[in-house]
Amino acid sequence: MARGNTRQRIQDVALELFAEQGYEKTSLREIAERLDVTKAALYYHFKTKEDIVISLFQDIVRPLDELIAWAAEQPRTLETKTEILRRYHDALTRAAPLFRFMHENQATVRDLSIGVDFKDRLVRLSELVQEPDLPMADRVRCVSALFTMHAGMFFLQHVDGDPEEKRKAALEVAVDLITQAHTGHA
Amino acid sequence: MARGNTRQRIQDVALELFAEQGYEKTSLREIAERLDVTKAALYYHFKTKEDIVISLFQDIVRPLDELIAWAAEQPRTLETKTEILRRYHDALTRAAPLFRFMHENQATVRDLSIGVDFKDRLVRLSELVQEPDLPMADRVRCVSALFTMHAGMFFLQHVDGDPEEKRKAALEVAVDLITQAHTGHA
Amino acid sequence: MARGNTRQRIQDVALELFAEQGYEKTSLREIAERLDVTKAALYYHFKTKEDIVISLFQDIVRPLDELIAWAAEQPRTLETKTEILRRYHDALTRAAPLFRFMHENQATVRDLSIGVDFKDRLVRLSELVQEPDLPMADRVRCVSALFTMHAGMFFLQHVDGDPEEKRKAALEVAVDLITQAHTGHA
Amino acid sequence: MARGNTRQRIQDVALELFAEQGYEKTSLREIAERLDVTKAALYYHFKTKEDIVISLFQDIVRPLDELIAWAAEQPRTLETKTEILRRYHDALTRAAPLFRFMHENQATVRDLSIGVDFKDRLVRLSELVQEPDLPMADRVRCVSALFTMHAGMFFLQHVDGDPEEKRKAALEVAVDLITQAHTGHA
DNA sequence: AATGAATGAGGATTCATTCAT
DNA sequence: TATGAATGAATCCTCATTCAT
Repeated sequence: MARGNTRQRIQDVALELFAEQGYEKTSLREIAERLDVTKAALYYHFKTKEDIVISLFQDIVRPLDELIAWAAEQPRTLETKTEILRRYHDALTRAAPLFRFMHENQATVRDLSIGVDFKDRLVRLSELVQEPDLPMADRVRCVSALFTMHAGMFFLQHVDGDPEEKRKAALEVAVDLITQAHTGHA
Repeated sequence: MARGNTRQRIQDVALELFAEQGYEKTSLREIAERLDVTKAALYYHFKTKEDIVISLFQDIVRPLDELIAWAAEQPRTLETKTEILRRYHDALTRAAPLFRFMHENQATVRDLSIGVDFKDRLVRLSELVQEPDLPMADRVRCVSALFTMHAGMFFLQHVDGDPEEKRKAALEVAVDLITQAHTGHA
Repeated sequence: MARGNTRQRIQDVALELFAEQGYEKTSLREIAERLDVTKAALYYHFKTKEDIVISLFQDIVRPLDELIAWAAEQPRTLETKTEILRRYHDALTRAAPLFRFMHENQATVRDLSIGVDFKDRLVRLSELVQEPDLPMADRVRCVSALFTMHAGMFFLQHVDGDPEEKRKAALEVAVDLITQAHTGHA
Repeated sequence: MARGNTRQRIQDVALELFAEQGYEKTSLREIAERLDVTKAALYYHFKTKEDIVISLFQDIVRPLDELIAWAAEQPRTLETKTEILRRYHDALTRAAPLFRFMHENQATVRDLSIGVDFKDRLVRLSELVQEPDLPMADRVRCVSALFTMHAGMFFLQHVDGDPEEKRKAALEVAVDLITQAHTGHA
């Protein structure tokens, strides 16, 4: 009946449920039931529950790695930094559910083996929009720029307004923040 | 053996473990073992596991409510807003582990009955540092100001530097953000 | 505050709850809460949970024993038998909740130490309304007479009609049954 | 190891234990141990403990429903009523342990979701052996007829005599009772 | 005459995982 | 490419009971 797309369908449903209810509160039974297969079927495609999450992370980590690699080769100009934010914003938008899952399940993700990897990348990324020897406040601005976009995606849900507009505004503020950090805002 | 402090001790250990490992991954058995009491003893003091968390939240919600009440009565000047941030920063610092728990277990907290309450308060607080009819970017700044302090407490752990200094810098940036929002930063 | 009547109050509440929900599904916590005392208070008055039931049974067993003793001394006439039924009917009416409890919790009562006693008394009573060497059908009639009154109290709840009238009718039928058994109904 | 008969085996053992010790005093651990499987295995076959009982009831409810349906279509003659009793007697005999369980665990069965259903059927059945507008005593006779057979199966255990003979006698008395009710026994 | 604090044993249930087919 | 059947370990929670005060 279902062809070779089962693996993909598992990932889709899993992500949906993980994002919605959290990792621990989503059981393999639940995933299987939604797909109308048995739990055992899941094990044909993934070695463990954690394996499913890991596979999901690939989708997020690869673009992130590419972004980091690209950024590392650019001159550290304001334009580059702006472009980094723009691209991160893009990744965020495209993989929104996954980021949401990450964001809301940090305690879980933290000891999920890939948790560390992800955090490292965020740190790395925040470094790439910083300047060495920046005053602390400006370093905070750079980190905050990243977080502002996260906030723009998740917390701003609870604030009224057009989602698209809110995301754009978040990007704008983020860019503003690194600009200030970059120029040593008088 | 142990006197009337058991309830408090449960809360302490619970908070510690919840913050460290997450809510779901902390079992009552674990809490009980650390305290060298039986699981049943926990149930003498708290009706359910959720009840323990709820009791913890009281410590956070009360100061927050006081802050909100106070803020609602002040004139909406920049000084007031700055003071709100300062006080929130204080609350954050004092109840750091609890905020950390909240921050890292959002998926869990969300459907923990008090989850909604807490989020509502954050929304309310972000409104109190905003101006009505602000352009979206400035509204994002206000929300971001709050989040920056969160980031200052949790994500910045992974950035080197003196914790005290980082927190102060976070507050500074937050104040800066609402200042920009307030003055309609030319 | 409460004086020497606590013991009695415990029995009252316990009987009420036992009859309503069954013995196992009624916890001492529940009883204590209803009385607004602690569980420990129950243990001041009764050694165990079973002890509470046992104490309740006294109220039923004593009248029954008196009835049996009285019956054993009477001539085995139809009048006597009728009077036995009448008196049993009385006991049943007076201690309705307790009989209801017994009736609906036989599995529990059975291994409750006094369970056997009670059953023995019923058997004894059924013998007292029989004649030795009666054909089996007539012996069934005698047992059935007893059960008819039980049915009259409990199952007939679910049949419409005035309770008083139903109970009287049950007694009437019961008397009829032993009359048939006594006279060897042609 | 064991093939497709596990579900059936669970039902068998469960019924045996439920009838012997009562529903609440029979734990799933006990059932599992008797079958030499784990508790979890029970949950593969039944969603809850209650589900096991429900499944058992199917065996009793179906024949009962058929009997009721059949009876509803017959003319309300004495022959029909007699046949109803006879068939009920059959059902009772065949599913004796189940009826015994029901009989002795009424308090439990009552709020077991199917409890109501079963009682409704008994009421319905008692109506089918009655005549409309019968005097109360005769209505009691009809109910008593049903109960006599129950008594014949359970209470009469404690009376000596051949079980087969006792059951037959119970049926005989029951028939007698509805005959009296039917003919308006002068 | 009663409470506050606790225990130990056990309850039903759920979970991720396995493996023969 | 899956399923049916099962396991072992853990979960939260409840209960009757105890005892020092």
